[in-house]
Amino acid sequence: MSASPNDARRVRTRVAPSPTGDPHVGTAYVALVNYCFAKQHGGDFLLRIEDTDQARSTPESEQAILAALRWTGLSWDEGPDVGGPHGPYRQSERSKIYKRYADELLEKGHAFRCFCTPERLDAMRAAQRAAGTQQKYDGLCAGIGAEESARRAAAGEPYVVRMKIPATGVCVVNDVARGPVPFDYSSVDMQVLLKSDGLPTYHLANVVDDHLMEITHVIRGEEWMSSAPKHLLLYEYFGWEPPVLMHLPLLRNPDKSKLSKRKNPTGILFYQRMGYLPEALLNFLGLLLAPAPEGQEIFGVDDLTKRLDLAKISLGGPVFDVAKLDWLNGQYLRAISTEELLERTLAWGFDRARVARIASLAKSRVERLSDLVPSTAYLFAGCVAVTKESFAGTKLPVDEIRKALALAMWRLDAERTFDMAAVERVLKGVGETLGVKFRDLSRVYYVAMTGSATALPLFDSMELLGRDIVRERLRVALEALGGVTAKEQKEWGHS
RNA sequence: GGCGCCAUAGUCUAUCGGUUAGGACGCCGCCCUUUCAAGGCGGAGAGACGGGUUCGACCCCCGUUGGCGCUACCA
Repeated sequence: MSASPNDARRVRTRVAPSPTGDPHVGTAYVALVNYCFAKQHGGDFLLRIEDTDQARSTPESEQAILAALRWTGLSWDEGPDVGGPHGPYRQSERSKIYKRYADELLEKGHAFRCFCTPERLDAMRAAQRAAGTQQKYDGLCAGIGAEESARRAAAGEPYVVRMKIPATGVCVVNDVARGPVPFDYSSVDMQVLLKSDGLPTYHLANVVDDHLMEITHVIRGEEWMSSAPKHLLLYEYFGWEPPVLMHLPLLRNPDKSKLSKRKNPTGILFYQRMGYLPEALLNFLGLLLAPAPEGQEIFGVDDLTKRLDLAKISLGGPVFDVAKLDWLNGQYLRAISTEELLERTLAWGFDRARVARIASLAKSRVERLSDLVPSTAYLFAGCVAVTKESFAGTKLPVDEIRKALALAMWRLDAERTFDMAAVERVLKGVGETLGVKFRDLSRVYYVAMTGSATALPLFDSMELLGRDIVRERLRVALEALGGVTAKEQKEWGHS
C-alpha cells in the first residue's frame, strides 16, 4: 500500500517511550508494529527515549523499559543502548539541538516568546471554561515586538517559546488508515515548544528528532492525533518533508476505557512475572494488528512482518483480553518440548540466587522438607485467592483496610525503586497516616500478598514478588473489599 | 463545553453493495479418558438507532446515541 513520501528513502520507524513509569504493554504494541513495518520494507527500527520531562523521567524507568522491550524479543537497529549514526538517542542529551531549532523558528517569525505567568494562564483558562468557549492560549504575547521580546529575555524574565498558528484555514492530516482528517487551524492551540527550563516539549523534540533521525513513518497511539496539525505545521515551518502518519487505536480495559493500571495490569513486566512467554504476548498483540488467516491465530513476528498492512488495522480500540492471552500462552507452552519448558521455567523464577534467598527465609519456619513448597508457593504463584473473609482476622474495620491497601498501592507506585527499604518505608508510613500500630496493620498486607496470615517476612516477600505482582495483588484485594470510590480517592489524597 | 477518532456476538476479528454474516477466545454439550486438563466434535450468540442513496445495504451519505482521545511550561 501507500506508504512512502518518497520511494527512494529507506524506511525508518521508531518507538519513543517516555521513561516516566513502568514499561507499558502499549509500548510493546507500538514497538511491534513499528518493528514489523520497518522490517517489511527492509528498513530500520529505532528506539528513542523521550525524557524531556525532567520532573517525571527517571533513569530507573528508562532501564526498566529497555529491559522489558528486550524481553519481548524485539530488537532495534539504533538506540541509547546500541548507539547508531543519529545519536544521541536520549532527548535529554540533545537540548542544544532543540534550542537551535527553536531559535530558528523565532527568527523566521514562526514562533514567539511568551512571558505569561502560570497564574495568568490558569485565570485565562478558568474564564474560558466559565464562558464555555474553547480553551487555548489567547495570543497575548504573540504581538510583542522582536526588540522588546529579545530585551525582556535578555533581562532574565522567564519565558516559554510558543509556535504561531494560522488564524484561519484547515490542516489536513493524512492518516494511513483513516484517510484525510481535517482540522481547523482555529481549533489548534499555540503550543509551547520550549519550556522555561530550556527543554523542549514533546512536540518540538519529536519533530526535530524524527527529521534528524530520518524517520519516514510515524506510527503512534491515537492520543497524538489531535497534535498532528501542530507537528505538520512545524515540518512546514522548517521546510522539511513530513513523515507518513498512522495513528493506532488505544488498548482498552474490559470496560472499554483506556487501558490503565487502576483497572488492569498494564506492565510488560507483570506479564513476564505471571509466566507468559514473550512470543505469546507478541502473538496476542499481533492479533490486534493483522487479521488472522482463517484458523491460523498462532503466528510469530516474522509472519506478522509479512502480513502487516497498516491501512487494514482495525480502528476500534481493542480490549486487552487476558483470557485470550491465556489460551495463546497455553498453546505456546504445549508446543515446546518438555526439556525447553523446564529450562524456561527455571529461568523464569527458579534461578539459584532467588531460590537460595527464599530457602534461607523459609528455613526457620519449616520442620520438614515437604513444608518448603507449600510455605513458599505464594512467591511463585501469579494470583492468590483473597476474599472479604480472608481479612476476618485483622483488627481493623473494613474501611480502614481498604484505605490501607489503596494508600500502599498508590505510594508504592510513586517509589522510584522497588525494594525492601522502599516497601518498609511506604507501609510504615501508611500505618502512621492511619494512626495504627504497624503490627496491627501488617496482617492486612500479609493477607493481600499471600492469601493467608502465615508467610515469610513481608518486606522480603514483596521485594521477591516484584512491583507488578505486588500492585496487582493489592488491587485484587482492594476489589475483593469493594474497591475505592472516586470520592474516597480524592479524600485519601490521590489525584 | 470545544475539537477529533471509532461503532459486526461477552471479547478479538472477516466481509472491500448481492454470503444461510465466516473464524478465534470465552461459555454450554458430547466424545476420548482411572481424575483433571489437553485434544476432537457440536451448540447458543452479532451488524447501536433513525433516515436516505440503490434493483439490492453490515458495507456508501446524513443525523442521533454511545465509547474513546485531545483540550498542560506531561508525554
